[in-house]
Formats: sequence, C-alpha cells, structure tokens
Amino acid sequence: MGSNIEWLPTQVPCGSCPLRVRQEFRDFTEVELEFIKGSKRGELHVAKGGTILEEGAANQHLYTVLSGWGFRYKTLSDGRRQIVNYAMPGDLVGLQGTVMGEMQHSVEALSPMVLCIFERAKLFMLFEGFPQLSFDVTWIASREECMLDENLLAVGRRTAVEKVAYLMVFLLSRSIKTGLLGRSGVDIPITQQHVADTLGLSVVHTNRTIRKLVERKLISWTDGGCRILDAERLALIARWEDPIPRPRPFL
Amino acid sequence: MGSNIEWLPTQVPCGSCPLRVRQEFRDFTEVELEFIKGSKRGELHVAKGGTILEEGAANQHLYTVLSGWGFRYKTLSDGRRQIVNYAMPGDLVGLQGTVMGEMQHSVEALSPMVLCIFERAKLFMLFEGFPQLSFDVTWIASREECMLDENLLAVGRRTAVEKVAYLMVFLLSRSIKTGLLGRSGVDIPITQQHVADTLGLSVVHTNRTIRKLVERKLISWTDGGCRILDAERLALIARWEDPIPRPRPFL
DNA sequence: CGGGAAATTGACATTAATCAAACTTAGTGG
DNA sequence: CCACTAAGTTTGATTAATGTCAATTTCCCG
Repeated sequence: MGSNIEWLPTQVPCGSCPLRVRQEFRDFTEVELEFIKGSKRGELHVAKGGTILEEGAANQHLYTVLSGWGFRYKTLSDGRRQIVNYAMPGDLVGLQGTVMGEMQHSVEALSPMVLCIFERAKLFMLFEGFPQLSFDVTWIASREECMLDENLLAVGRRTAVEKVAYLMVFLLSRSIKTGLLGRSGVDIPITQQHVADTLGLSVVHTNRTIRKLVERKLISWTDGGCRILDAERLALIARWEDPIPRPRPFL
Repeated sequence: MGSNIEWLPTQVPCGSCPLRVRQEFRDFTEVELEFIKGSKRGELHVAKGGTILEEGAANQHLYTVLSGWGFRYKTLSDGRRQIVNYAMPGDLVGLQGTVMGEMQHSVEALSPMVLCIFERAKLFMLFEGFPQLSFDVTWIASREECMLDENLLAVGRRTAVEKVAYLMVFLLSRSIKTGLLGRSGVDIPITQQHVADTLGLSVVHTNRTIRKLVERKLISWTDGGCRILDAERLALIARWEDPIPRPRPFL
C-alpha cells in the first residue's frame, strides 16, 4: 500500500474554487483572492483513515477542507478517545496550533479528503492587510466554539438515546449547510465506534441504542455509514432547539 | 434587595487597567490603548448569582472580565444544565453573539464581578484598524476552543473521580495563569451543583466523589467554596497532561 | 475463499442516577 | 438575640443506565 497521505501541487486553483461558488460562502474581492492564491502551497490528499494532524506535534500549516469528511479528537494517556468535532468542506483545520504552539488534538480522515495547504506564517499578514478576511477567521473560530458548546451539552446532559439522535441531527444539519445533501440524503461515513467516541459511550451500548433508532425507522445503518430517515422525529427526541436547515434548491 | 446588576460609568480607566500591568498580558501601543478607551462604554457591576448574558437574547455589547468569577452555560428545554466554561479576569465574554446573532449560552456570576462594557459595533472597526488587536481576539477565541476540547474530553471520557480531579486542576491552573493565587491558595467560589453541572454528574454522586477526595486530603470543601491541597496528586488522578503552571513570584 | 474490520448479542458487573430525608450553616426578620 | 428559612451538603436505600467481557455473526475486499 502506498502512502495514505500526500502533498500535491495545486490542482484546484483558488480562482475557480468549487466551494466559493456556493451560496453559503461570501464573495472575495480581487485583492483578497490574490492574497489567498498567493498563500496556497498546494493540496493534501488523504485516504480514509489517514492522519492530517497529530496531537503534540508542531505544524507549519493551516488547512481548509476542500472535500471529504474528517474528525478532530483528543486522547487520554491510556487510549480513551474523545471526538470533539467533525470537519467538512469549507472548515478551517489547524488554527489552534497557531495559538498554542503545538497541536492539542489530532485530525483524521473519515473518507478520502482533499485539503488546501496554507502557510501559517502568512496568517499574520492576513490580519495586517485584510480586515474582512481576519474577521472571517474569527467568525469561523467563534462558530466552532458554538458547536463545541452544543456537543458539551449533549455529552454532559443527554441520555444515550438523546445523544445518538442529537449527533444524527447535528451531522445532518451540517451536511445540509455545507451543501452535501444529494436528492436521496447523505451517507454519513462513520462507524459506531466514532459515534461512541463522540458521545462518551461504549461501543456496545452505542450499538444497542442505534438499533433502537433503526427499529423505529428513524435512521438506517448500512455497511459503514448511516442515513437519516426522519430528521424531525430525531430532533424531537434530542430536544434539538433550532430549525433543521432546509436543503438549498438544486438547478 | 436592590438590583443585582448595574451599569456604571467607567471607574477603572483603561490607561490604568489593573489587568494590563500583569505579566500575562501583552502591552498595548498608544493608538491601541486610545481605541480601546474610546470603545469602553462603562462598567457592569454584578452581584453573585446575577445574570450577565442570557441564552436566546440579542445583546449589543461585548465584555471583558475585570474581576470576579463567572460561568457560561447552556440548558435543555427541560432544565438540565451544562456549564461549558468559566470566566475569569481578562476573559472576553459575548464574542459568540457577534457571530451568531443571538446568544447561544448564558453567563452568570459566581462571585461579585466587574466587567468592562464595549460596543459590539466597534468590533469591525477594530479589525479594520488594529491588526494586532484583531489577532488577539482570534487568539482568545482559539484558546477558548482549546479549553472546550479539554472539557469535552473530561466529560466524555473520564470517570467521576477523574472528572472532579480534572476540574480542580483545571480551575487551579487557570487561577494561577490569571494571577489569582494568594499565598494561601485560591478559594474557588463554586457549589457542588456547579461541579455536577460542569462534569455531567448528579449532585449526589458529585458529593460522594468530592468526599472521597476530601478524605484523601487532596482538596478541602469549606462553606461555599473549595481549596486545592495537593495539585500534583490530583493531576495524576485526572491524567492531566500539562505541567501545572507555577505561580508567578510576588514582590 | 480467507482475513479482518465492524456490528451484534447475551450475561454479568459496575457506575451513577433517583428518591427521600436529615443535617448544617448563613442570613433574615421579629 | 433567637427562631425561622433557605440554600447547600450529606447519607442511606434502591433502581436504572451504562460498561465490560466474550463470543458470534456479517460483510467487504483482496
């Protein structure tokens, strides 16, 4: 088997970035685009299961997810693992390293991923020359914080069934917002172990809980991935407070 | 009883801010200082138990903690509460509101607090004119994210004893970094209910767990507050990975 | 066809939640 | 100054939720 992660020269130029075409992202000005272009150092292609960042390591780069799913996690010294969040197209990966010196968490690919590589050193230049972009970075960090608050509430205060229901709605919501929803839904590329490690449960109990939701036809669990069948009822079970975003219309 | 929260005109001018004298904060330039001064709208004095921000509300302001302790929390519709983090002197409060429109969490005072009030509308001006300050804001958001990751790991994957030990070391560490440590330690102004709501435990079980640590002389729990007696052993129990910061020397 | 990762199941152990009550302390008003 | 109250802590008894262990099964992939 070859390397499961490799650094390639830019193949998707920023000028025609598939993400920026989407409604959910704001338009860049010419200068901003130039700057971003100039900071891009290439692309990282990572196979499913590949490690993008590792806890404890220092890393010179900052990444943006172009495609694929990943997850961010921490571990205790005896191996217990906690997934703290997921990374989807458009997400920024590695910002914390800028602040903390070395990474406090690892990032792994759930499916084949492509990430844009940026020089971390350019970040301060971005703050000096591009107020709007700087604000965007803060915006992104703040949004991440908000998701972590939600996850903390789920892990700390919801029951097992509520937790699983919550995670499903959470991932569906994010998929919709990111424009990943096909006409037949999304395939969420996670295993039950991931669910367990996200929610602070054991795999066995996670399995039994998932089974219940499958029996009630709220989700389906097919070979290495799952699908949401009834988001509304799941949201009710999870006591999800926000409206589930509507999928944007396709042309 | 009078109002437990009131807005007063500036009494602590930014020029002689007691926080900026401390080693742990970087120096501002003259212009930066002027800008900050110009953005300050007054001070918020909050009694113990007072609510500074409320989930679901929109708020025009951004705050900086000048003194006192507070906590940030979310609730489920049936009242279950999860404390997501604590706020201590120097912390920024309310940044999320800028991004999300309305607050996704509440903030309450654990002890009498004083906060500086800033106009949120000025934030974008800050990004336009003060790259270093903008970077600082991002730095702060990123640090918060890092703490949330840690808390999530604790709530999701540690046992009850480990959890309590973790929280104690976490709060001690932050106290030390914030320069709150007197020569006899810190009095942490929380109740066992707060501990429970931070760690995702019931009060009863929290009490039993705390009792064990008290018996082992690792902490002491006195009327409405607690003290850390043996940080090293607590850190070991919690599998705390980082060195506990040394208290800075006093003159 | 064989190997391995993921999912599933049953039996059992353990942790933590719940319920209910008593106790302690600080603060309040008479 | 003292009874009274409320908030916080503590305890015991019981129940429910979740974890652990150990197989077994399923299914993908080479």
